[in-house]
Amino acid sequence: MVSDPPRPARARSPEEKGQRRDDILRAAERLWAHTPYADLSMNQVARETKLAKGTLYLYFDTKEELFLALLTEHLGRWLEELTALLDERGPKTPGEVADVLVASTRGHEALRRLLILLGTVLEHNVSLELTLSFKREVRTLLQPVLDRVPLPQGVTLRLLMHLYALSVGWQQVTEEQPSTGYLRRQPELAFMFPSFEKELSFSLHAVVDRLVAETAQV
Amino acid sequence: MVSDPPRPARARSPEEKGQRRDDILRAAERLWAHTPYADLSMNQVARETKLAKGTLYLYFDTKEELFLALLTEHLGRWLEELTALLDERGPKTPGEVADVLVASTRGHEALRRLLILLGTVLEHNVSLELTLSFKREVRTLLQPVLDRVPLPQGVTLRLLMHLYALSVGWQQVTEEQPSTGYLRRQPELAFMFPSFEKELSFSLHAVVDRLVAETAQV
Amino acid sequence: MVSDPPRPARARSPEEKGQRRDDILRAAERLWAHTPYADLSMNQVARETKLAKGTLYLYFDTKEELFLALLTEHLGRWLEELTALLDERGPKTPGEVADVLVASTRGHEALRRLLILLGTVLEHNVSLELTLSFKREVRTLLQPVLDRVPLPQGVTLRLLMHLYALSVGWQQVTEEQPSTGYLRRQPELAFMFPSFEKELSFSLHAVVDRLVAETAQV
Amino acid sequence: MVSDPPRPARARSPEEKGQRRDDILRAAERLWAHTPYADLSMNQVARETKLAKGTLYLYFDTKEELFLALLTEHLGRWLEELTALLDERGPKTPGEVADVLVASTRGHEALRRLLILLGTVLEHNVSLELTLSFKREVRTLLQPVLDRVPLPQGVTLRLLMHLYALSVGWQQVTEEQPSTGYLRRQPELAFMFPSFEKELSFSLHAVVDRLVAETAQV
DNA sequence: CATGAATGAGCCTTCATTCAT
DNA sequence: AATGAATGAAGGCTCATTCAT
Repeated sequence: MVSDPPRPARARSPEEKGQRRDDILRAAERLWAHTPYADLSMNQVARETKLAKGTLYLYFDTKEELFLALLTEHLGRWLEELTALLDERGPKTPGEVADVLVASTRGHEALRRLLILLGTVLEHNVSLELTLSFKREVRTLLQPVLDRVPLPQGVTLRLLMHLYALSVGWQQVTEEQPSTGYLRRQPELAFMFPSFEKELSFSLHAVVDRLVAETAQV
Repeated sequence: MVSDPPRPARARSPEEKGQRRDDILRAAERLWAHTPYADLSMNQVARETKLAKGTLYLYFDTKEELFLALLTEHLGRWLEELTALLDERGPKTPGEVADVLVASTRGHEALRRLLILLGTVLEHNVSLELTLSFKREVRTLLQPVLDRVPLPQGVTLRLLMHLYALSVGWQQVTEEQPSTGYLRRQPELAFMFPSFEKELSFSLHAVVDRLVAETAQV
Repeated sequence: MVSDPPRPARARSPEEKGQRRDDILRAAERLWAHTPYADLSMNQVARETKLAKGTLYLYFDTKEELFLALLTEHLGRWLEELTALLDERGPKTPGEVADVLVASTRGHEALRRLLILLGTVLEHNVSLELTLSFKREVRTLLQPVLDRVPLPQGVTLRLLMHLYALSVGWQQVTEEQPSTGYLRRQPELAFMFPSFEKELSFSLHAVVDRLVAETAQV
Repeated sequence: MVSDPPRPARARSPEEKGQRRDDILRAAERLWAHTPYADLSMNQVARETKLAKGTLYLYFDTKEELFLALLTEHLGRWLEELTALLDERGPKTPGEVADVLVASTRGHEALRRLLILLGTVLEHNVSLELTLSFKREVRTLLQPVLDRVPLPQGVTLRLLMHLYALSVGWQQVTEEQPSTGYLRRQPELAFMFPSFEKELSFSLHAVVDRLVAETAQV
């Protein structure tokens, strides 16, 4: 029996409140790892956080907002990792940049699934204001990456959008179904089960090459 | 007073039953054109078809199955168009093939949105059997295309999977939100609103080129 | 142990549906007799009717609509009684009319409490259309009474509005509180606990007299 | 930048505590002017008072108590005005008294709406003790009026109860609904929209006359 | 005295699906 | 085959009140 992690009874200071908010996001994250959005109720999140349902709404106005915050977080974390990777590997050629980008997506399936949500569900019960501020924040978070990629900023932005589309697209295509094991083993259907990373890498390199070719040309 | 479209009170013969099934799909299609899946109830479909709710369940076991059938249909239609286009234009170079593929996606937003559903919602409340038969059917539908693309069959299959991922990915990224007008006009956010067809074309050509290069190399 | 009253499993014919609707209204009525609106949940109504919660919403779009329907019913019943009373007693003098009106209010506390609701809660979650049709229906229901009161129609309508205001007013003032017994027995507070019928009668006669005097004068 | 109105950080002396209590009542009053009871949350009152939610409960045990206090206040103010009016106009005839009473109701819609609450909501979550003390206080507040009306005290008390019932009744009947504009303009429904003051005056005069007649008779 | 985070029962309503007719 | 009334679990969310700080 594991005792509950110590947590102040009431989050009083801004730090504690941030911590509480974080607790909620962590709980949502744990559930999100293996539960589709529609099956994931605020009730569950509350139980997982060991908070009352109403308390959730002290920190997030709606379910959508909660998940938008989760997305923002994951996006931030990924961009941090990407930045670190760029610093570490100091990619000089476009191909190296592509490699780094692909490498950075590892272990971020949760993020990819959240990105799918973004277009599908989020931004529906969310105010225009929040959408705007989300997009602005994303733009800000992108800057360190832009500063480190040895390509013109506009090109890098376009490249990142391609990465976004490709990640989401390949995520959808390769998404693990409850019991696809049997299907996978049918030879004539094998082509329907590509490897996420392999194909992402393939297409991203293709895009980078073309982007570079086009840039050079101009 | 307009009389209802002639329809047998009861569908007895297989033809009539097929017709009834088709009526339902047509109704679902009309609604799907401007309604997200979550907002689209079986009740609405029933009303639109002018059938009772229960009747729907004589033709489709679940809501998911209905939409899976709709997806199959759209897929079929698109592949027909693509086949016709391939016959008509007789593309010889890979670049021409890419052009034809891109062209074939025009007017098929509904299909793209259904493909997003496929990974997100469909195949959840659907039996393994049905999933299998769906995938097999897709494989079959693909054959005429494979026969017409001047590339090795395996390469074409892979290319089609790339097209799938790219369509879905760019669809998500460029999906029109209720009121993105304002956001779109923010210059620093402009990069977030690319054109579906332009970017799809760009990345598909890139992928085709690379696919060809790799194939040649081997 | 009382066996459940026989009720068709499904209300199929219009009559049965009317019956089912009636069942719900009867249940709501029973609860309403001793429960304030705010404490009376749709859940309770469902339990009392022995129907599922969702079923209620097949017959009434909102809680408010249900109670508006209940009010309409009670109003109808009261007006029927009033009509019968007018026929029976054939009041000739205004004073006799007042007596009949007062007599007609006996046993209609539920109606009075519903009328209080009307201004307070109902007509809030109710469409303008429904409000309009409610008011029109009331106007229609009034006609038999207008036809039987030996006063000009305009005067009778005004009189009925006075009856409305007086009933509601005295209802509020004399409303039985959970445990007012003790208070009632304080002599210096006795004036705060008048008798509904006595005071209603008093003021209604006063109003009738004045109405007649004014009418004669013109 | 506007500095907050000066208010001690903590109310220590009885005066300060009375002041704090008053602040809360003022805030509730402002909100009450245009918000129905059900839509008026303690949260709003707290925000409007610029106090924390919990602080409200140091001064009032429940929401109902708060509004009962507000009612007491309004009642007190109205009775002061009425007293002043009685002094000023020195009404001699019962008709003049009625005129003064009607005149005194002007600008007191908030009070009338609170009186409706009294029967409907208040006195529910309120202790018997508080109810008793409220009623006693009302009795006390009434005395100055009783001393100035040229009628036997018992008659005046009864008259005041009639005024209470009539005010509440006509308030309910004439209460302005969100968008009754359209309904009001339907000629056959016009009788449903009488004027508060006109009808109150009419019925109060009627009652006064009868009260006098009855008194004389005895 | 003041705070405001936390509570949690409870609200109304929705909707895919079932099944008696 | 067709109907549509009935189901009932589940949903997101509110808010008066409490209590640790």
